[in-house]
Amino acid sequence: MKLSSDELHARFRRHALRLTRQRAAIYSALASVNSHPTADDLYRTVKQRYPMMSLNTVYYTLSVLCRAGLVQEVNVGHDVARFDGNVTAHHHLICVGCRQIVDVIDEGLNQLAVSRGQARGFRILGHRVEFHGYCAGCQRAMLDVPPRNGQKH
Amino acid sequence: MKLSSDELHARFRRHALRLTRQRAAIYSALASVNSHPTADDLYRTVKQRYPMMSLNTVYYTLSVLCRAGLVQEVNVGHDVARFDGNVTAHHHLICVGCRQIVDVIDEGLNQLAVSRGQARGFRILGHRVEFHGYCAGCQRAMLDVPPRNGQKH
DNA sequence: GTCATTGCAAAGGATTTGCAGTTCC
DNA sequence: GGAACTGCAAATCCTTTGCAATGAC
Repeated sequence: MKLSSDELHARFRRHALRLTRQRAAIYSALASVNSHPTADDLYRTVKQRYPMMSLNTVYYTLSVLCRAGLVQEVNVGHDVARFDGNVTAHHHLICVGCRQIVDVIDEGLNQLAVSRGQARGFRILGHRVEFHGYCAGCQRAMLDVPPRNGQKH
Repeated sequence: MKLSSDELHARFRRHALRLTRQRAAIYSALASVNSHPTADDLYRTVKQRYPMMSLNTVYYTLSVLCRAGLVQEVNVGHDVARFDGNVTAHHHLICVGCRQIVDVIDEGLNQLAVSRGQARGFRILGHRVEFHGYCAGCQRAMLDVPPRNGQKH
C-alpha cells in the first residue's frame, strides 16, 4: 500500500536516518510493492521520476535501510539480491521456475526453535523458512511444454 | 567421514555421471567434511594433490553434482556460494559473526508444510530453515572486545 | 557549518563462457 | 568413436569503492 509522507518521515526519524528525495523514492517504491524487487528493478522504477538517480545510490540506500531494519534482503540462490519492504515476521515461497517470491504468513513458522541439544551454544537471533516449488503459472507452462533435459532448475 | 572408492563409483553410476579423477577428488573432499566450503576452498584443497586442477572445473563439477542431487548449494547472504556434501534432510545454523555454518538435524523441521490457504497453488518440492545467530566463539569474542557501532551484522 | 549522502566512473570479485585438447564410457 | 570433461583465458555481471560536489539537519 502507499505510504503517507508523515509516516515516511516518522519511520526515518525513528531510525535516525536522513531523509533525502532519493531515499524517499527508493523506500516508498519498495514498501508499496510485494514483489521483492532487485536493486536494479528499484533503480529503473525510481529513475522514471528522478532521472539523475544513480544505481550506486540505490545500493547504498538499501544497505543503510537494511542495517536500520527498515528493509530486508532476501536470497534466492546466488543470483541477484532481492529486497523486501515488509519487515514483519514472515517467510517465503520461492518458485524455482520463474523465481517469483511470495510471502507466507504463518504464526507456527514464526515460533520455530532449535532444540538445546542442536543449538551448539549459538545465541539465535532469528530464522528464515523458504519453501521451494513451482508456482501455479509454471505448473501450467510445464503441462503445455513437456520438460526438457538439462533444464536449469 | 572418508568415502570408499566403491561407494564413490556406485554413487556416480547411480546418477549416470562420468567419474574422473578431478570429480572424485572434489566430491570426496566435500563429502568428507562438514564445514560447507566455498568453491575456492575446495579448489585449494584439491589442488594440493592435483596441481593442474582448474577453478573452472571445480565450478563446473559442483554444478553437475548439484543438478544430480549429490551436492547442495547453501546460501549465506549474497556472498560466496557454499557447498554441502550432506544431502540428507537437514537445516542450518548460521553464525552472523564468523559465517560458519553448522548442521541442524531435527525431524520436526523436516516436516514443515505451508497451509493450503498460504500455498497459493504452489507445488512444494522442499524447504529450508536457516537459524541466524552468534556461535559460542563469537559470543566470547564480543565479551572481550566491546561492540563498535557501524559493525557489519 | 558539518558530515552524511549523492552521482559518476572505475575497480573488484565470484562465476560463466568459448574453445581446443583430453579422457572416460 | 563420440560425447562429455578439463584447463586456460577472457568475458560477464552484480556490487563496491574512490572521490568531488551537494544537501540535510
